Amino acid sequence: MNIKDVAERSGLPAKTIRYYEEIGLIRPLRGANGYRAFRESDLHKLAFLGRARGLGFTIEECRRLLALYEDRERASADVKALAEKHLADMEVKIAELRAMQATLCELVASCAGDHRPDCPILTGLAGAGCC
Amino acid sequence: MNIKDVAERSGLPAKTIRYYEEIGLIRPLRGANGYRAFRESDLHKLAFLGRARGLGFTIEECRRLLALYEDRERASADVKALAEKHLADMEVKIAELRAMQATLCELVASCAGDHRPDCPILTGLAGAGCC
DNA sequence: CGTAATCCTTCCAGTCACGAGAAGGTCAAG
DNA sequence: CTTGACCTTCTCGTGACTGGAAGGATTACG
Repeated sequence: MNIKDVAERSGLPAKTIRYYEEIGLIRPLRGANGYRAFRESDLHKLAFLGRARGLGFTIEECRRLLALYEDRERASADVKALAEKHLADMEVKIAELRAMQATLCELVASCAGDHRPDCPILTGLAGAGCC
Repeated sequence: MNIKDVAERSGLPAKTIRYYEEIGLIRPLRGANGYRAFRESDLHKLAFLGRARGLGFTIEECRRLLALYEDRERASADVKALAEKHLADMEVKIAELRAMQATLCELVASCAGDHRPDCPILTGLAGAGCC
């Protein structure tokens, strides 16, 4: 398989696939013409990577997941720990976003949003001193 | 004021302040020795920027907010529109994170997490085809 | 057989918002 | 006069790609 085929079948852009090879996530063979020659196993790995990335795992987490995936002796506890760590990270990010959202939401609510220049959003950002 | 003073009083690292000057968000004066000489107005802008960034606005959004802040003829509607756009962006991001979280949460729940190699998280990532 | 379109390759630069660290100038205290 | 704390500019690195250029390979068509 050439890169365009795996790109279509894995759903990843060709650029991304080249990048994944560059950083050592996959190691496709090479044909006599220099073209990458992907095996089914490469395609599986790429699909795996696509899904892991889609769930928000970082590249380095994906690397570890892939290593566990290939290790027939792995303990599922290791995988679970990684996933739970990631869940916790997401929880933190969501909480941060919600906090920002709540603050900004209040400011927006108190802003008339008309042609006049008075704007509680700007004064809020300028002073933070509420009350 | 030298950079360390504004850094302390604005809560921003000195590096960040230099960066903000480089990209034109602030324009502090310069002393004869080449040191930046910050006015109170620079300090105010930096504090403003710090809070806007803290609410998740991008640098370019901050630039526009700062322009509106300095424009005594602004319409509060413009500010509100910007803020509402940002609120919508955050909403999208939160939704994405929650979707990932939900999916991963299910996988984690179905994983025994023991010493055995069988792991629904990995098979989920590998196949996506559930059922 | 020629050629045009579509592949493929590598390499370089850019993104965003800084942070790390180096090399060197300036200033205040002892 | 030296020490230490400041300040300056400079370059490089981050994460995870994306865009584009320059050039070679293959395939389709006439």
